[in-house]
Amino acid sequence: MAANIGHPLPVGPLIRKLEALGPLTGAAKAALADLPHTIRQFAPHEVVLQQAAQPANIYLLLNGCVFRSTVVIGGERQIMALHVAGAMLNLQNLFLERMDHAISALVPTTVALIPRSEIRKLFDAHPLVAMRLWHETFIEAAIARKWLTGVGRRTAYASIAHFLSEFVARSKAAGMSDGKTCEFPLTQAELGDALGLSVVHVNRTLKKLSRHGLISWNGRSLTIDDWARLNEVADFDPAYLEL
Amino acid sequence: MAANIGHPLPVGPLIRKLEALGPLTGAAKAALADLPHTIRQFAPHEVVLQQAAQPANIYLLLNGCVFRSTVVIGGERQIMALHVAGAMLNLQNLFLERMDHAISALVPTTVALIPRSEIRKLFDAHPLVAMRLWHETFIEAAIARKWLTGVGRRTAYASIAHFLSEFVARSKAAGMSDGKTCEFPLTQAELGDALGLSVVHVNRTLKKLSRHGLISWNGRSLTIDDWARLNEVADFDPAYLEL
DNA sequence: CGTCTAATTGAAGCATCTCAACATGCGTGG
DNA sequence: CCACGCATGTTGAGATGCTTCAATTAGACG
Repeated sequence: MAANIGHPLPVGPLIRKLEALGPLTGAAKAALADLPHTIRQFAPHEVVLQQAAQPANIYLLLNGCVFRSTVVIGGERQIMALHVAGAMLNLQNLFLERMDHAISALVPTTVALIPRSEIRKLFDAHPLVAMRLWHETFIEAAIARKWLTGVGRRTAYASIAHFLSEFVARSKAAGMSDGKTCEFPLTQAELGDALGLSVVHVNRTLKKLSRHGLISWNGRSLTIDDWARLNEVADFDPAYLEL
Repeated sequence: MAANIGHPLPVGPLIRKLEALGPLTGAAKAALADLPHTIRQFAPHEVVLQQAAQPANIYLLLNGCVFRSTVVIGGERQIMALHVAGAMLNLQNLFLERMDHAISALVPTTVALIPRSEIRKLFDAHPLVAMRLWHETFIEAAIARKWLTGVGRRTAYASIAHFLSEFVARSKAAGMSDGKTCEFPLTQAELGDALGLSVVHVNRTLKKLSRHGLISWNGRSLTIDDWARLNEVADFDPAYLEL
């Protein structure tokens, strides 16, 4: 892998995300942009990092959308998180050798590969950057807890309603939606994998949400027709997203 | 709150945990033991930190066992993690103001309350300690992902088998079990809350595991009678616990 | 135009839930 | 020391949410 020294890393989304948590020094931001790296593209459904991989690089999501998943014995899949531009996908590999799950692209996606040693150096020079990323780690943990609660303790109807609410809320925060309509890159099968449901039941439940006038789902785009009632059945409170 | 300056903090379990991940300097260990703190005791089922609390202190678990949970609309509860001695219970509150979940004691439990500012000072002076704790954060995230997979994609039979396997394995690692028998502090109702199952079904499934000769459950103590078969139905691989 | 993936629908089965009753053990007050 | 209350565990019966299997339709794309 040839490092792209001299081509600054497009760290816009990352820095926006980190500065939402607290200020960064100009030097820290410059150091981020100066990180040596390689750019890679992934097609929809392509695997970015395989389960049990031992990556030598940290992957920064520059563009697109990915999800985390594991495969269980029966071949079933559990999706555990979604990420958009600005996310460090495998910061854990600074400390842990192996991926305990896989990361896959949902849409055409661009990633920067940064050597682990460079990240460590940056953290030594700018501990504040490390703190902001640690902060981000805790927010992701909180989202994961919500996810777990949804899977374990909600009916399919409420679970799907919650997922859609959160997705549109996050799209809006990322400037990819007006808060009512947005592109929805998951298939019904993937939605089922995210929530622990069968495709068939996902389909029926979406129909029901649609029939009740809460959402519209035409192909790849999703519209929330009745935020108030959707939030009610979903028990959705956007506060925890820290948007 | 009066800080117990002069009474060293019993950091044995914490340091054992951190040094399992990599060495610490003597100065760092001394700084940990020198942290000002207050000791508090909790009875079984007592709430250590309430959901939505805004704690000014970081809670270090010195002794006992606690769990994390949230309450959903219907009054149902989802348990999301267990912790034993040496765990920093709310390190997230260095960055986030509110608890997004509750922490409760399972058994008689001792906790040290350490002012957030003191932890921050320690991190500034000993960045390596911060790195070890961050490392620990990622391990907990991996455990949470396993938990999620279990709730979403396993039958009750496999899910309970996995939970029991993990519990005994961790007890053994903490020196509280010989690997076959251990105290099991959860009620069947709590086990149900952890796995998203009703009490009734937990009971029946435990009976079935027992009838099949995999475990014995007499009141508060649990025995694994057939590790090989239990691991098989549980699809349990202790590697990810990093023990 | 044929092929592939995603969405849709029906029918039958089972895992799990709810409701309800009862048993067991333990702590506490009388 | 007994009696009571309360939390936990146990079991039965019936309801249902969700799954599986199977077949069909609708779009997307070379």
